[in-house]
Amino acid sequence: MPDSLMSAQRPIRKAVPRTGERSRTYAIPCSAGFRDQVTELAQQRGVSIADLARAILLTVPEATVNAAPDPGEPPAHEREEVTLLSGASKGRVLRRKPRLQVRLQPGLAVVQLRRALGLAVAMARGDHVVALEAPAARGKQADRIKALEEELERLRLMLSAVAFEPLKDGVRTRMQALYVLGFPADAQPDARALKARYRMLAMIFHPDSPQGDTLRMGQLNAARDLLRL
DNA sequence: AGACACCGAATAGTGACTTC
DNA sequence: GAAGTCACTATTCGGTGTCT
Repeated sequence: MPDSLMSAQRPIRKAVPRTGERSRTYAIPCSAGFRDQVTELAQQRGVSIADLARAILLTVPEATVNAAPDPGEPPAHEREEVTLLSGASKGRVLRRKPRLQVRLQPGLAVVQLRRALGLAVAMARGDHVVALEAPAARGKQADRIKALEEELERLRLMLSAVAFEPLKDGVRTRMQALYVLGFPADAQPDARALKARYRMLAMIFHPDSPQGDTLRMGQLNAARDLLRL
């Protein structure tokens, strides 16, 4: 499909604020077959060819893009004729390589773009599944998550072991208030120690916390009121 | 409604290569 | 070496969507 026919169905575009860097046009030499596949995919998805390339470059690790097969330059015999429609050279016929033309941020390589588009086509066909992160990194992260989950479970167990057992009839006496705050029945903690203990336990049992417990929080508050903290 | 931003297509300009 | 061809990049153009 020559360039002149490629404006038939324009995809819907959104205005995106400028990033400060002017985009540039990339002419990507490729076989006509590959160009048609890419164009068809873009039309199917309702995006531009530049969007396809951008999506791959943003989501797929660079190493994966670089390792993807290059769809390659067009074969030597494959050339298309383009007639200049205006300007000083109006009517002049150019024989040139079939190509895709996209406008993207500067600093990209044509081969990189062709590989990215090839990857997009392969992924759309289901021929290629891309891991968004390198397997090694993914494995490491999974190990870390597992270790953290185990640690969290240990902490939960420890907490449940040391947390006070809620009183059946609530907090009515000073002794019960001391029990709820984790002091021995005969302890004589001063107001400062009592306040500090209340705050620490409230932080743990507050309903908004991950270990929140309304019953225990209610009894903590009752103990605070009874001891007039 | 008009300004703005983006897009792909079209074209100009230029340099490398080929042919005579 | 001059002229022609080819292929590339840069720029321009017209169309379209978004924002104010």
